[in-house]
Amino acid sequence: MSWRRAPSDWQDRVSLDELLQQTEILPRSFYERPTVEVARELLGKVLVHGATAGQIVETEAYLGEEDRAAHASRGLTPRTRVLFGPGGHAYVFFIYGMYDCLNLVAEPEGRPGCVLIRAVEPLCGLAQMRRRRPSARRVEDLASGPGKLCRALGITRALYGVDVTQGPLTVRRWKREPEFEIVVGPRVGIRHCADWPLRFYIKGNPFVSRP
DNA sequence: CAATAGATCATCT
DNA sequence: GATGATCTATTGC
Repeated sequence: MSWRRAPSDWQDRVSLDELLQQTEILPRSFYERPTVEVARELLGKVLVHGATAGQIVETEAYLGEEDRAAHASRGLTPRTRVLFGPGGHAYVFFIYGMYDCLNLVAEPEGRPGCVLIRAVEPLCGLAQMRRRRPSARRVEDLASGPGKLCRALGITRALYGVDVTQGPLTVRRWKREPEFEIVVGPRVGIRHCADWPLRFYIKGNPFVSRP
């Protein structure tokens, strides 16, 4: 499928029908584990929203009270409410007056923790993504960043709190899992706990926000 | 190339 | 009233 084609090709890697056939929705038990584990294992999984889909190639873990960079460290507020609920829900927040960022809630109910999706490799619905992000010059720029991917896939705060084991936003795993190496490094764009090794990405993947 | 300013608003001080 | 889990266009070397 995708990997046979050159990265700079604007064609869909796979049709939506094929994709849905070759993947299955991740169960809630996948999310209700330690956040770091979930962040690592979300790599190579597929995010589907409407007719657009992309493979997750870069993530960051945000923990609880001890992690000053995490929104949850300030406690339960209207915005962070979903972080304290059960895993497998979307935490979408608005930042810099302009962009939305998508996180997936990890850990069982009562304990906060989430995984920021930082980049996806577009798989299908490329034409629609391009329409939503006309400034992207290369396919590699379409969803290589938390704000970019939300715009490309049409993800907004309207999806705050939705259950990603049900739709309309879902995360799926390939029935035949791909193999790759994982690179670990410090998280991007934060002040507190800036050197914690909580960023993960697929080694050599050209759709990562910054290698 | 690298550095920087501007866009723009929910959230918290 | 300041800040921020960003992106883009523009400026300057």
